Amino acid sequence: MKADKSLLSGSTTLLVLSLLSTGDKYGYEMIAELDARSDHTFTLKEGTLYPILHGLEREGAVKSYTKEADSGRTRKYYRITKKGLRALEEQKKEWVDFSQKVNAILAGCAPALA
Amino acid sequence: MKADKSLLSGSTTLLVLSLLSTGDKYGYEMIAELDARSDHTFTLKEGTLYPILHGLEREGAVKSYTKEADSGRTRKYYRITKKGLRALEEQKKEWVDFSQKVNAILAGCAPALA
DNA sequence: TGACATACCTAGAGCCCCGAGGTATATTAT
DNA sequence: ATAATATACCTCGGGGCTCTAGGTATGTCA
Repeated sequence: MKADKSLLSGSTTLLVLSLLSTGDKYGYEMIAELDARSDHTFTLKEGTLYPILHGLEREGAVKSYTKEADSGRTRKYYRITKKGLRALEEQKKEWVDFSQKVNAILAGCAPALA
Repeated sequence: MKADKSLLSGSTTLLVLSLLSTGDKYGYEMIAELDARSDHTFTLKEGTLYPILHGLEREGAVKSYTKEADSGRTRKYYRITKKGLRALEEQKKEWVDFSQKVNAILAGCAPALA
């Protein structure tokens, strides 16, 4: 399976990088945004997201900084790096390729039963 | 993530059921066919496929029978059941929903860097 | 007859996501 | 005032899925 393996579970990473490509965000915000924009299909758990963000930072795909909100609460924002943008483009290509191939296989299967 | 979880890794099951919906096949054959029809993107390993087939049979989604090939070699064929066809339709719907939502998120992200 | 392809199988490792729990602060309700 | 809730971060361990690696057996070809 190779690259697709990292796509299947990596689809989470793909989605996170995609979100960050439109602007800096903090963890809790990403969870809410993904949930809303996917109509409650991608409801990432904190136990999933935070380790992913830490991993992305370790790889240099994102950089984090803390900022105080108006409320006084401290948040940890993530910004996507050039390396992260390149990874995003790469993973987007892989996703498109993967999904098209799944669809091709499905198209060849028997039609829906009545 | 719920249903999507079973989609991500479950895409393999979806592909297998899809193959079987067009006719009975044996394990080795499915691996070769998936590999060919996906242009070497879905190169399932035997250690992946056989446990899946056993699981599908346990669930009643497929039934197996042995048949001797012209070569004299004995093969284990799998036939999809009505229950399997229903599962296929269900998983197809989930896949379509999932992929459309991923695409929707991706469409909202920043355009490719030059 | 030895090498290779076919054809099946399983056990264990690894990876990814989630559940569950922990900490801390701001807001809201009582 | 204070209790409950929402926000916001974190980590550990379990479970599920795939692969690696190994095994067995038979047919084909050199």
